[in-house]
Amino acid sequence: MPGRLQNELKKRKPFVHIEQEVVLNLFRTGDRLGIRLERLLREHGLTGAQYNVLRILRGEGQPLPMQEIASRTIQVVPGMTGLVDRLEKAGLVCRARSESDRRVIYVRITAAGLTLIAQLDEPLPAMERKLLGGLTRDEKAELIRLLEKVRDHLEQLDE
Amino acid sequence: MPGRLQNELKKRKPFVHIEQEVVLNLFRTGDRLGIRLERLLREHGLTGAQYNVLRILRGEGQPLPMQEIASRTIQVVPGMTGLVDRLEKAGLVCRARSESDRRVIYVRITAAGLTLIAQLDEPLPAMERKLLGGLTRDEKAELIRLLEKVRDHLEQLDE
DNA sequence: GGAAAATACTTTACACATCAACTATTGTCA
DNA sequence: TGACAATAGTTGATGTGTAAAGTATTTTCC
Repeated sequence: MPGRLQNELKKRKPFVHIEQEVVLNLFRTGDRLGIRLERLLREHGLTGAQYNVLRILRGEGQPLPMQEIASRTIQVVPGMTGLVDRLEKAGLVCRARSESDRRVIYVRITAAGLTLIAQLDEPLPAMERKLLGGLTRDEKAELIRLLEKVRDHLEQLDE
Repeated sequence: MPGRLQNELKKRKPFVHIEQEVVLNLFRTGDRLGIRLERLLREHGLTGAQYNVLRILRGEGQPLPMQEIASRTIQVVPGMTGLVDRLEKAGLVCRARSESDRRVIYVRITAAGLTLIAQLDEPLPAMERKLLGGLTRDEKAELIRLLEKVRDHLEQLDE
């Protein structure tokens, strides 16, 4: 049983390390899913990163500092600056400097931002269900468990 | 059992859809792994995308058209142009136009390119083993199976 | 009280990734 | 044959992600 990715990539030799196969499968599958989800978001004028920021702000229900937003996404702080710049220019969020600590900048979602992401509350989960339709519910749960276990171990490596 | 990602993202409400949890876990885990692998590659002056191209060319053993390389990576053709530009400028690959079909451009890995990626043949798999040390061999195999199943279903959606 | 460290954010530079539009070449077929 | 479609690759615009350096503000602590 040589594995499917191997054939897909037209590699000649079998994978020497199963770990490499895991990593490549992880990247490739994430990419394939991401492309389709980004496409849906783009129809509403948003990128994936922008949608994530708006969703986090809506979920929190109150303004959040730049760094707090960055820590909840895949992102590093420097990238957040430009991201919020674009969202602010589009009128979806606004900045406000903190009174107590003038280094901190709070980001707040605007009414226009709330309206925009509300339009995705139906189609986005529907798309996710469709994309993951190949797995049973048990398989989805098992996939989540395995991925969390990988990240748990990665965090241990940091300590 | 509320799930770990949920806590990690400091979300208030439980995930409504398990599919969303799968997608977020997939992105986040791939990102965490990618950051560490990219860091190792960068020590050798390469990015992940560049390393992939070199590895594909070495594995094939002969020059490949741009499009063929792109089809074996996560990449779209337009991005491949700039990527090969940079590799060529670094002296790691070279271009050659096909004789039979003058639209096609073949990319060949140079001796310098082979030397460079040979330096990663040891440390890269070692790093991958270390990063995935949290999973048993059976769990790695199961993770691969589930990810391949997701992609199989995605391909069916295209037909 | 004041120098030094820490923190929050921005700026800059570079490398991807995506899409749309463009050029050059080849294939189709009426 | 000759218009037209298809294909291979490039270019340009926009957005994202990383690292390194810079600025402003606050905290620490002697």
